[in-house]
Amino acid sequence: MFPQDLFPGAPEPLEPSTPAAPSATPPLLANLNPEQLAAVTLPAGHALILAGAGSGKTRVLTTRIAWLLQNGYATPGGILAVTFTNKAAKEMVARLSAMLPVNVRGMWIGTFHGLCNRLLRAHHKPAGLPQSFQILDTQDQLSAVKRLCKQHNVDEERFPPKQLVYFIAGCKEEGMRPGDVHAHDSDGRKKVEIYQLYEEQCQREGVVDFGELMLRSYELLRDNDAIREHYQRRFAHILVDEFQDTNKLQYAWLKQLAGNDVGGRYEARGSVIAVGDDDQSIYAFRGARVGNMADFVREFDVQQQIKLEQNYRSYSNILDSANALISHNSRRLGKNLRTTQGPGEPVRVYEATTDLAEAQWMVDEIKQLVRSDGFERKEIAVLYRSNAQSRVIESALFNASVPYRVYGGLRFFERAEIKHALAYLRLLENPHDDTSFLRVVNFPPRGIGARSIEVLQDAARAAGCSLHDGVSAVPGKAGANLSAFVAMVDVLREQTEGMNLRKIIETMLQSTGLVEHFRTEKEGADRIENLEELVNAAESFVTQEGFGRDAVALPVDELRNDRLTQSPASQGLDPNAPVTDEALPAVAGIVDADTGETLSPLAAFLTHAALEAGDNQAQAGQDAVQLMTVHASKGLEFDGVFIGGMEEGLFPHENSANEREGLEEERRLMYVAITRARKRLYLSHSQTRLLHGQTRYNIKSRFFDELPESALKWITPKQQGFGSYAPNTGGGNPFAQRDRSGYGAVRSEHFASPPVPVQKAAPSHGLRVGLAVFHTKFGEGKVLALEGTGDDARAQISFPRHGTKWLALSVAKLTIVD
DNA sequence: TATTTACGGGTTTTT
DNA sequence: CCCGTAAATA
Repeated sequence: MFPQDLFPGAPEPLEPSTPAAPSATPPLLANLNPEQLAAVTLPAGHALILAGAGSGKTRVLTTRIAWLLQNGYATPGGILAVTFTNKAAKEMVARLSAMLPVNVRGMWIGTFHGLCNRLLRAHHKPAGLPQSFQILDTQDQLSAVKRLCKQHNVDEERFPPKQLVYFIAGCKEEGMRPGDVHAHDSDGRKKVEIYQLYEEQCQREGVVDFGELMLRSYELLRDNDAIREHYQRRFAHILVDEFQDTNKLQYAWLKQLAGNDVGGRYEARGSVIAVGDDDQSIYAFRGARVGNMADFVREFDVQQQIKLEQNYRSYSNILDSANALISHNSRRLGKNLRTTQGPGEPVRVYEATTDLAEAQWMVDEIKQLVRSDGFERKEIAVLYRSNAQSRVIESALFNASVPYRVYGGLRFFERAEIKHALAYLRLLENPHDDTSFLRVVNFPPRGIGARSIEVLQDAARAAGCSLHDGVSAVPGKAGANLSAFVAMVDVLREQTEGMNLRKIIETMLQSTGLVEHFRTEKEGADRIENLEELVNAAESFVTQEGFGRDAVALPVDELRNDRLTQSPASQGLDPNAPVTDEALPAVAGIVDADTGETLSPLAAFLTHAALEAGDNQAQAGQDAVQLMTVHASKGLEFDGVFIGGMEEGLFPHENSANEREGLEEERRLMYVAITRARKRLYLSHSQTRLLHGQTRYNIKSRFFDELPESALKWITPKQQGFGSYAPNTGGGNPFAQRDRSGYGAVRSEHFASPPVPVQKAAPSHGLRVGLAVFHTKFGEGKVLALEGTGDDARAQISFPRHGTKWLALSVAKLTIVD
């Protein structure tokens, strides 16, 4: 089929000479639904694809690329596909190469940061960076800021380094350099000043943080016409995944690649296809702007919008629940998932008395799912809003001997021993990387204490040089120790010259004494194992990961052809010259545009380690129940899903519940969680929960009120009079008392009484659990529990502002709110 | 320098 | 309550 057949009124087809369709049905397009087909075969031009959960988004993206290539509408070199995670990028590459025999190397498929890194390596000179600049991860960034604060006597009480890191990252995400930030007060000015100092420090040391990768390459494109135009010409087809998660800077970066803003008029060169789902935008807290979707439609004058609403994942009870919930959000782009599958099982809802009981119930259900219903354990996920919730669930699973796996936590390249090893390797590449220097100068211990380091830092600062170069200025024994360290690293650098990566790392591990040090340590065995794993990681990076292959496979001549410097004429940058595959830079390997040289294997590996911190899931492969936060579950799917802790204050989280924006993001989060489930969905909440060492009394989440009762099945024994109120059928005030009839089984023997006092019969004060009350000091609240009679009567009341309190009714001034 | 104690902070997080 | 970091001590 041709695009124009699908869209009679659509713009011009890609090329006037669109070839006739092959006689046989193109296998590429087989089994696509009409919307997917339309998206895959969109004519040239900008388009927005609203892709609902489970609608085959990745398939559409990859098929689109394959279709473009197969029909000659694009060359591999003309494609830029950008994602947020390495996982998504890898999946795209894998699926693409399964679809057609294509030179994946020639395409720019990667994460925003990965592609930025590539741009900056290729054009490090105009970008103002050394060719082997190192990348700071968040840990490194924090220690760099701490070091800066100490050096400039910044009061760390008033300006917590963590907050400064947050501030700096936030500025960069907004595209702001220190000069662009408007400070309102003296504290603000101080922060900007520190930002400035931090930038200078990074520049001096030849390091960039994640934000800098984005911002620096954005500026490179913005300020360098030749480079920008080259890439604009080159990337005729730009595809962006998870567009709802882009921040301001990422969108600006895309605009630089897509075309020029000429006096308010926007001249786009390539065609941009943005794929996203505003209902799954859950990263506003870290700068993502859903508004980029609307901006994109406006600024790019998007004519084509396609909604993928056919869901291939879940039964309709699950989907209906998701649709009903998300319909409570305002300002949506509008989308409703549908499925051809039947209703399936109802969504099961459970009310536990304690978090412990909730976890135990989950374990019991999981065991039954596995035993009686044929679910695989790895197809069952337990999702929670915050990591703190995993503990109880873990221990319940552990005690029941159910294998489980927790996502999150330290990733491979973030482990301390690995960071130490990497720091040594970085010093081989760049001796002036002070962050790395400080990390290992006394690790393993070699008699260089805080005192010596202080002296060295003063000396280096006075001389305006790096710590490495400042060592000679330190007198005495301290100086000797420091010199010995520097000499060791310098000798190692010479020694490893010309070695292959594996050998470099092995030599380093030996001569720095890292392995030896852990051999004598109590829990050193694991660490040594990890260091051995580092050697393996390096080995497989060289052989498969693409570096070696890309760097070697391309003839040097080809590289020279597309060298790119600031003199466009001599570099084949004539804007009118045809862009062919041959004229394109080798992209998968990192190539210096000036010299055509590729990055050294070590430098490439260090980049890899910084940009891809590795898997953070333990013991992969085992058939284990999956535990993770709702955020971490995005993009995944499971046969059975448990969402625990569905309580006010937890989900929606108390910190988000105040503003509407926050609450709507929580709702989207819940939407994401629900749509993970294929067959079976369980929701649960607990009356009490141990949090921060205190028992908290929570009422159930308002989100229950936003789910269709027809899709739910309450499997909890009815708990008379405590912490529970019925879900209503409409919207309205969730704190209002409601009709409790019509659902819930009779109290079951299986369950102990709630651990908190249950309301006695015929109270004289007129309060009931669930009633909304007003307190002169604490404002409006909700009655959670009651106990005692007469003058001893007390009520536990949850106030949105002041938390949960027990109040003596004879004293407290309470009125019942209707 | 290594070990102990005190303290603070505790949504969500990829790169 | 439970973690990681920072100061305090042997």
